[in-house]
Amino acid sequence: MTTILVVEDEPEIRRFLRSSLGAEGYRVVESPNARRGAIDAGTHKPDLAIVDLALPDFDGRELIRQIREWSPMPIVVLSARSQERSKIEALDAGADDYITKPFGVGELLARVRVALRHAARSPSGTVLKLGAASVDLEKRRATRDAREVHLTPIEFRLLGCLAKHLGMVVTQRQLLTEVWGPSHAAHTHYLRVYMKQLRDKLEDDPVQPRYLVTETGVGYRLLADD
Amino acid sequence: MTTILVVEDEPEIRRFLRSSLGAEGYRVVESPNARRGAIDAGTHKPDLAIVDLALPDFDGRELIRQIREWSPMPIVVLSARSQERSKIEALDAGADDYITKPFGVGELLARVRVALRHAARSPSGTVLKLGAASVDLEKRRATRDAREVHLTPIEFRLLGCLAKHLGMVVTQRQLLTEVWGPSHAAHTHYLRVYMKQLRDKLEDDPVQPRYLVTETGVGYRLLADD
DNA sequence: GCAATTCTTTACGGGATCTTTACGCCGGCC
DNA sequence: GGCCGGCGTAAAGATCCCGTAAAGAATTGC
Repeated sequence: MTTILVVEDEPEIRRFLRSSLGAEGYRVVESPNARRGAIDAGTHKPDLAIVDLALPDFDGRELIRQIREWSPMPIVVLSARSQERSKIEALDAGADDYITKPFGVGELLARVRVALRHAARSPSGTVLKLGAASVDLEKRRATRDAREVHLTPIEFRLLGCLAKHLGMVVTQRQLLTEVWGPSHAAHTHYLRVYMKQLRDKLEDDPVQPRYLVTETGVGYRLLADD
Repeated sequence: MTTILVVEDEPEIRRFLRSSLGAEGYRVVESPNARRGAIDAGTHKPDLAIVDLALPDFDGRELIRQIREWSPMPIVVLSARSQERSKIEALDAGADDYITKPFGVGELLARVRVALRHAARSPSGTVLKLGAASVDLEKRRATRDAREVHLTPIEFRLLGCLAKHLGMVVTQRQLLTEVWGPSHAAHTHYLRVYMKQLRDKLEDDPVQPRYLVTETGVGYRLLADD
């Protein structure tokens, strides 16, 4: 049975989430603050967490960071409309998606399904097809024209980071914090160097990349054959 | 039930609005001046507010600013034709759309519907359909005739800014401050240059734009197929 | 302890993007 | 008709960003 952890201080919204998610057959665990959230996440091992950013004891982003230290579970953030900045920081901290208040049931459930599906296929569907190359992120193996290609640890992490958001843009900051840690968020050259390495090893024509695409001024995006 | 707050001093117009909106099934709350309007907005929590700019006690723009401090509810402004300048200032203050007196029932109801629809789906409706083109703002991807179209960072921000107020006018100042920052609020050239770029990339006939519409002297408006 | 691998750092050329400038068009106004 | 403000269009200039290569530093494995 799919368990969802809800970390939210406002009772009304908690009730709303409980009934909406419960009606869909999810088991719901509720925490009224960040401290309880951190504990419940460890004890109940939920399949997904919904976290409000504005919590009474400490910030939701901090909670996300704590969870991310030991678990890759999908985390969906709740935020008020004005908190554009916090929203970005939450995603950088390791959240997978966000919903802006006020939100409808339909949107909520849709995003939850997406996040769960995303998590579900991430262990299994880890075999990326990039033209003549293919990469199995789980087994940490890559081939190109049926010949084994060797990727270094950082190259795997970078590729995994891009694969987690397949088809979507991942910001430079996001990549840097996830691969090198928050203290290296400014070293954008790293990305250029390693993106080139990955292209040289995986792309058919590294000069005109089809799969490892750069979004100038923003970040990078991974495309794959499906 | 959908509640609409009407802040208007002239009794005739108030009666007209009450009957027109009431006939459509909306619950109408009326305030004869700005002070009452501010209170009623807080106590009744309406889904939308219609605000006259010329109010007896203090200016409608000030009321809009007050509401905007705590609520993102859609606000539609009523203005006399001569108040061109005030109209722009009202939009800059946080209003979402305006209707010029005298106006017909049809136009009023249409704009109310647009504003309400916008408020309901604003967080989710990230996939814009513009004729042959479509844009996914979240994934930062745009296509036209099933072919990928590349948008630059500023083009995306500008389009996102317009999409946030889909179907409604966004002032030049608003666009400039949100995309380039408050210090560039006077560089209206930028808008012309980038609006052309967006039209060239997205519109079927860039010379006769159907979706990226200019409101001369005020700003721009984004329309989309539904 | 040494060699191989991997990571970090530096330097530079080219390209994408943004900014600026110039000009033509249209509609309102005198 | 002539002037003027606002807009669209085009293109050149400036700036920033990215790719590329290669050398130095750190790490790993033997």
